[in-house]
Amino acid sequence: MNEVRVRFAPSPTGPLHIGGVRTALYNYLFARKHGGKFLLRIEDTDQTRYVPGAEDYIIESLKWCGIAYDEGVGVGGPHSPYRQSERKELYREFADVLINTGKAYYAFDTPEELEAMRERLKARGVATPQYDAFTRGEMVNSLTLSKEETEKRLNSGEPFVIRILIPENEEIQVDDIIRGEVKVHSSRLDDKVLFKSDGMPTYHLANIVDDHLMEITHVIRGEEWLPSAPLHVLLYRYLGWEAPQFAHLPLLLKPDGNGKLSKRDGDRLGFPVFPLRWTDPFSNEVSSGYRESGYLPEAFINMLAFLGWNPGTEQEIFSMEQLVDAFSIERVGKSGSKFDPEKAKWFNHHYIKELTDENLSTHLIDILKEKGISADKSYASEVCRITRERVVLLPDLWNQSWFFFTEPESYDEKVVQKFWKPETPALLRQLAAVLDAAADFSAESVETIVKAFIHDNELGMGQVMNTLRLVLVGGSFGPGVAAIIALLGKTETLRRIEKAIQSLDNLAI
RNA sequence: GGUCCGUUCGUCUAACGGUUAGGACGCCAGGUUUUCAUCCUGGUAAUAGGGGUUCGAUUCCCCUACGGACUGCCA
Repeated sequence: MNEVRVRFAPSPTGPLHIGGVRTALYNYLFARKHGGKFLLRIEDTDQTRYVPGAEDYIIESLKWCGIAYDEGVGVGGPHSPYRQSERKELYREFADVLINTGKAYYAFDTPEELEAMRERLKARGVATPQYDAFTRGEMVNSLTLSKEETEKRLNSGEPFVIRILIPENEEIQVDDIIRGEVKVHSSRLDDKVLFKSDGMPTYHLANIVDDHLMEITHVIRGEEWLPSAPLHVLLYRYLGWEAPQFAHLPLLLKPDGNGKLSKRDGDRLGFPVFPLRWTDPFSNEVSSGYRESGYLPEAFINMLAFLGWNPGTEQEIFSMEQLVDAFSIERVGKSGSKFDPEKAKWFNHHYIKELTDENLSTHLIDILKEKGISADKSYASEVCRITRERVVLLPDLWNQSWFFFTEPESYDEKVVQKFWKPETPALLRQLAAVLDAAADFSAESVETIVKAFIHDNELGMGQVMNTLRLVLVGGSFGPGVAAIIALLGKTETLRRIEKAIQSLDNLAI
C-alpha cells in the first residue's frame, strides 16, 4: 500500500471554527495512525474573500492544538507552494486539457445573463435553475458559438469562464468510507465553473489538481462537501487520474435546536466556537476562543475527538498519542453531533486535576503576570495544590486563590450577616493567640489546633471555620481553611484576623 | 421545491440479528464535608412511526415523519 497522505485545506476567509479543527484533527490522527503524511494547504482561490490574519490564525490554532503537519504553508515540502494563489499558473493547463478533450467548454455569459436565465427558468416553473444540459444550449458558450466566434472573443480578451461538461445520462457513484456508496444521476449536476474569469480556478478544479499533484490518498472533509463529491469523481475520471478515497465527516451541530454550528452560536450561547480568540479585522468584532477562556489544549482535543468518533471501549480520556493509536475512520459516526459545552467543561476540569502542581502553576503565574503580580514558583505551586479541584477553567485559578496574593479589601456582606456576631472579635483574638503559640504551622497541625479550640470552647465547627474563612479571604469560597492558614503563614493570618476585627467590629451590632 | 445525507436516554455514544439496550456528561437523591468543589453510592432517562424479511430485529429492506447539508465565476 502506498504511503497515506492526507490534507487539511481550509480557506483563509476567517477564523477556523471547531468543526474545522475537528476535520484537521481527524486527518492528523489518520495520517499518524498509518504512518503517513499530513499536509496543510491554503485554499485561497477567492481573492474577494481574503481576510487578513486568517491564515496565521489557522496556523496558530493548529499549533496550539498540537496538530503538527509534515508539509504545507509555513513548513514547505516537496510539493511547494502549498498556497493555491501561488500555484495559480498550474491550473489553467488542466482546464485546457479538459477543453481539448471535450470535457469542458468556454462560457461568456455575464452575471446578469446568468441571473436572467435563472429568473426565466423559475418563471417557467423549473425548481432548480441550473447551467446544465437543459440550459447550456441557450447560453453564450463555445458549444453554441461557432469556433471562429469563440476564438474571436477569446483573442479579444473578453472575460470567460471554463465550465465542466456534465455527461448526459449517467449514474455517478462516490465510494465513501463512512457512508458507503452514494449515487447521483448526472442530470442532477450542473456544469460547474472550473476556471473563473479572474484567472483563478474554483475550488472544484483546484482541489482535484492539487490533491492529485500532492499525491493525496484520502480526502477527509466535512459532509457539506458530499453533494459536490460526484463532480469531483467525474473530474478525476476526465483527467484520467485515480481518485483518492473519500470520507465525509458528519457535521457539528449547535447545542440548542438544530443546524450547523455557526460563528454566532458561541456568543449567543456563551461558549467559544473558535480555538483562539479572533478579532475581525473589518468590524473589530471579537469572538472568544478556547485558549483565552482557559481551556487546556489536551482537553479541547479530547473533547473534539469524541464528537463523532469513539473507540468502541469505555475509555474516554485520551492523550493525543492514545488517540493516534485508537483512531480509525471506520468508527466515525454518520450522524451530526450537537456540541455540548458542559461536557467540554468536564473534560477541562478533568485535565486540570491531572496536571502536576508545577505545570498548573505556570498558568497561575501567567495570570498573575497579567495582573502585575510576581510570585514565587514554589508558592504558586502550593496554591495550585490546594486549589486545583475547584478549577474548571484556568481563570478559576485566580478566582479561587487571589487572596494569597493580595489581601481582601472588603467582606462579603451576606457572609458577614451570617457569621459575624458581637462575640466574634473576642473569640477571634483568643484563637489568634492559640495560633500564635503554634510551633508547627502545617495545615495538619493548624487543623488540629483549630478543632481543639472549637471543641474546648464548645463552639460550632461551621461557625468558627466560616468566620475564619471570611476574615482571611473576604467571603465564602476557596480551599480548606486550614490549608489557607498554613499557606498564608502565621504573620499574615494574624494580621488579617486583626484587620477584619478593626473593620467589621462596629458594623455588626 | 429538487438532490443527497442522517435518526438509540436531554447531550455524546456502545451494542457479529439473540443483552435486564451498556457507558459518559448533565440532572436528582444520599454519604463525606468549614464554603465551593473533589470523592463515593444510588437513581432518572432512549431504539421516531408504520410495514415487511426472520424462529428472533436497535441492527437488514421499504414507506412516512422529522432533522440537516447542498442547490454561486464561495470554499
